[in-house]
Amino acid sequence: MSSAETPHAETVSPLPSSVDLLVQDSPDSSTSPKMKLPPTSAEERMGRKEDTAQGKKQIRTVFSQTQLYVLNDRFQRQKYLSPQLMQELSNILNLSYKQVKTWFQNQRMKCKRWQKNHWPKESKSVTQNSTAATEYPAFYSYHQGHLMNTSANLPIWSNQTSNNLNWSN
DNA sequence: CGTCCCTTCAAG
DNA sequence: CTTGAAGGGACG
Repeated sequence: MSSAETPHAETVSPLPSSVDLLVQDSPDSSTSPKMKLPPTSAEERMGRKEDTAQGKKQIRTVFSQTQLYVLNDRFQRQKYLSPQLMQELSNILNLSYKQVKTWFQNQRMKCKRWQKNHWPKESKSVTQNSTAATEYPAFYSYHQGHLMNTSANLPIWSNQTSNNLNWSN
């Protein structure tokens, strides 16, 4: 046990259909002939420290494209989400609240970082070096047609655009 | 409690 | 070497 994440257990989510979203991507370029990502999207296999070594070691969780897409989309419009929003997001994406919170935090830092490395260039050549090309905000770059037709599935943000702002704890 | 920030530590 | 999720401390 010992999961410190949401005490309410994962519960499989009360939403039956929200589990599968747009699982699809893949241009599969690069060296990966077959990417396993069948039914359940999400390849989050983590938190497994069993076997050898009881000393907790960190495990780099790698989120799936589906999860990243939703998270990114939200981040673009809102840097700060209310705790409730995060929780809903987490259960939709099948992540923990803590993970979502941490993810947002990391994105904010990343954002600040590129600003510091890009904007304050003081009008001087942009071509600094080949290296240091650090990623740019390559946000919405996936997808080619439509998506998010889940208006009927996700009652979360698909409601009115921006509605209340709950700042109360 | 959450956020900021650095740092750790694992994968590419 | 870089990316990126977490751990932990500091601050409100």
